[in-house]
Order: sequence, then structure tokens, then C-alpha cells
Amino acid sequence: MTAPRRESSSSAKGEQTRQLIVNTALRLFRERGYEATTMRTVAGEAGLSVGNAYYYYPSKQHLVQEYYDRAQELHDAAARPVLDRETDFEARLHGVLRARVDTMQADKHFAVGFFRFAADPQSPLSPFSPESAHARELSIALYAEAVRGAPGVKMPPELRDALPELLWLYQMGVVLYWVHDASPNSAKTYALVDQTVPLVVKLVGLARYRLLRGIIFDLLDLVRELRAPPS
Amino acid sequence: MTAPRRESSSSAKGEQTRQLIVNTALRLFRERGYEATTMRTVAGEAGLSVGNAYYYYPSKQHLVQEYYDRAQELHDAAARPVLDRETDFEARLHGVLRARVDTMQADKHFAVGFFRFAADPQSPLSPFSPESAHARELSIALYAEAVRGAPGVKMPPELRDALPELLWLYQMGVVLYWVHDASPNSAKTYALVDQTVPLVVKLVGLARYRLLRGIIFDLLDLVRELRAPPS
DNA sequence: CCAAATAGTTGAACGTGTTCAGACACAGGC
DNA sequence: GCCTGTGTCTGAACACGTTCAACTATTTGG
Repeated sequence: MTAPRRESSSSAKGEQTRQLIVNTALRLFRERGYEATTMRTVAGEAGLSVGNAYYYYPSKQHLVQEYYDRAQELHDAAARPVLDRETDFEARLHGVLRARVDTMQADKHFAVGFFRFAADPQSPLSPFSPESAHARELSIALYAEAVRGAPGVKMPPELRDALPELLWLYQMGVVLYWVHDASPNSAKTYALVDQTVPLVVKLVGLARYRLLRGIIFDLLDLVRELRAPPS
Repeated sequence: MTAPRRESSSSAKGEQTRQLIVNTALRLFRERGYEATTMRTVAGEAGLSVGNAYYYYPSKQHLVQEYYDRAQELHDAAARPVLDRETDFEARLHGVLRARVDTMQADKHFAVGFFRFAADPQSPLSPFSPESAHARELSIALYAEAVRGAPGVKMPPELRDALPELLWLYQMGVVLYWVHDASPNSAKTYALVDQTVPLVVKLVGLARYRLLRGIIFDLLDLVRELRAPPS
């Protein structure tokens, strides 16, 4: 968790330049969008040469990774009040998911621009990639906390163990919808969240009963089996 | 349906050149992959200038659209035997979905290369885009036929109406998994299909009963509401 | 304090998708 | 036989992300 995430240059000078570059880049992304922001512009605005920017970040996409990490921190912060206040599972899940959409929504105009990298399995920006492991684990941990802090909800232990990751997948689905959602202020995505959270909670509750128990367990087996090799 | 899908040039000469370009391009995609195939190479191999290729296809991505259409035709053909033979819903659905994976699998090495365009909501190659409407409708029609030809399966009429599109979305999910699936011969994707098809069929059957009926109807309302504006 | 190694920096150059001003071809009217 | 317009075609040029050989600054070891 506290392992060094930088592959080179822990010196003060290097770290400073590194921050300068990424801050300039993220500012320009916000101002002009991802496509319209040129590596030459980033370097120029930061008072550096293009080659120098590439000394710190091996590609334009890697600048986006930093954005992901910061977005995850914002999500954590935005979800905190709900997690500290509520004990009802539905309220907690709803709060965490809404917080996700809220934090993304602020940057929608440019975040959609590099979403396509996230969908590319080859890209380090894929949420399933090793490079994204840090942000992914933090995100799953948030859902684990949402489940843990709701003692009232009853479910089979197998489901309880797998639930955080399943909820993270559910979040990925919401994000996928959000990216395609052109409604004003992403109203449809909020509607999706508002209406699917009760359904998910209901399903979790129903998982104890015979009719669904079989299906749910089949699904859990499937997820275990189809996971990526590393885990 | 029979509306003209070409925006210009219905003359014999033009259509010929157009075909030459796309055939060359698809051959090179297959031989070298999408990235490694240059517009200069395509033009060169076809004996044309770069500018000429752009006269017929406004971008490299548009060449991929043609691939999509052909892949859909292959899927139709591959699913035909099962649809003509089987009357059991599960067998029909399984056959159609397996046929989809089979036809994609043949081109996996390069198809994954331009999948990221499909995930980009802005791209004409998105399965939800107007440009993809033709292939999308054909694909949904295939699932409609899978449902229609299985008289044995009982379900509420509202579900029956919505089911083809829901199954198409299910297929999109399978494709999404397939793209990320690095197992030999996409064995895991086949496992996913083999194990989720019975679950889906079971769920459809259960939709008549009180416990699930409410949830299913909520979901149907949601899908209706959250669809893209055009419909 | 010097030299050698390492860290940091530069800008020209490469290959890419795409654009564009102009050249060519061929039809139909006069 | 020309003129005019429209469809076809050309290759140089552009902007972009990225690479690289060369250079300078800084740190480290003796």
C-alpha cells in the first residue's frame, strides 16, 4: 500500500518537475479537453521542452493515470460523510455510488474524451490493468466498507465475501452508462443509480431464499472461475 | 432498411474503387493488425494515392464499419442452422451466442485492436451510434427470431417484447468480456456463455412468479426510461 | 577538489492520420 | 469541336504523439 509508485527520480528536483508537468496537463485537459491539449502545449506552458515531459511521463496517457488516482481520492472524500453517518445498507450503497457520479460529473466534458482508453484492454488505463490496481483496490475497499458498516443486512457469507468486488463491477456498469449518457446533467445516470440500488439491495436480501440462492451461487462460482489469473 | 447507405458515388467506377479499397484494407488488417496497417500502405497496395482513399472513406475508422457489417452477415449465417433446427429456447439462445463468439474468434488478433473505438461513445463505431443502426437492428432481429421460434417458453408479454433488445445487451456484455479475455482460444468466454445462458433462461422462466416478477417489471420500466432519446 | 557517473534537458526528426489546392477525366449542352 | 461542370485523383503539407543522439547539470566516490 505504501510501496513506492514512482519508477524513477525520488529527488526533490525531479519530483517538483514531475508535479509541474502533471498539474499543467490536468489544468489544460480541464480547460481545452484531452484531444485539444497537445504535448507541445503542456511542455510550453510548463516552460519545458517536449522531450523533457517524456522523461517523466512515457506517454500522454500516463498523465491520465494521475487524474484517475486523484479522482479516486475525491470519491473517497465525497463518500466519507455518508459512510460515517448511515448504517442502512441501501443508504450507504446509494451514497457511495452517487458520490462517484458526482465527482465524475464535474469533469464530464473532458473525462469522456479519454474513456476510450479505459475500454481498451491493452491500455494501462483499463480499470482491469495492473497499472490501475492501486485505484481499483481503493475503490473496492470503499464498497467493502459500505457492506461492513451495515450490520443489518443478512446474506450468505460467500456472497458477503464477494460482494465488494461485485459492487465495483456494478459501478463500472454505471460508469459505462454515464459515458454514453447525453441527458442534461447526466440525469439519466442518476435515475439509473436511484432505481437500481434498491433492486440490488433487494436481490442481496433475496439471496438467502431457495429460489434465488441457486442462481446466486452459480453466479459466484462463475465469477471466481472467470477472474483474471493473478487473483 | 433498403435505404441507400452510401453518401456519394453510385457510379460503376466509383463503387469498384470503393470495394478495392475496403478489400485491401481488410486484408491488411487481417495480415498485420489494425495499428500496423497504414493508410499509405492501403493506398499503395491498392495502387492508389492516399488522398484517393480519403475520397471514398473519410477516415480509417470508417473502413472498420464495413468489417462490422460483414461480421454481422457471418454471424447470421453461422446462427442459421441452429435456428432452423432447434425449438428449445435455451438451445436457440446458446446457439446464437456461441455463433457470435465463433465468428469473432476467427479475427480476434486484430478485432481487439479497434474495439476501443466501439467503446468510445463519440465514435461512429459505437454499437449505439446511428451509423451502427443497421448492424444493430440485424443483430437484435436475430435474437427476436431466437425468441419467436421457441413457442415453449412462457413469459409475461411485456418481457417478450423487450427480450430481444435485452439479449442483445447481454451479447454486448459477452463481447466486452471476450475482448478482455486472454485465455487460450477464449475458453473463458465460452465458459461464460455456457454457464450464463442457462441462468438467463431460468430467470426468464422465473419472471412469471411473484418473487421476481416485481423486480423484472421494475427493470423493464427502467430500460424503457433510460433508452436513447430516438426511441 | 576533481573525475566519473548519473540525472535532467534539449530540439530536430520520424511516422502517423488527415487535409487541401489543384490537376485530370468525362459527360452533356451548344 | 469546344466549354463547362461534376466526379475522380494526386502528392505535398500539416499537426500530432513519440523517439533519440547529443548536451548540460548535479551528485557521488576517492
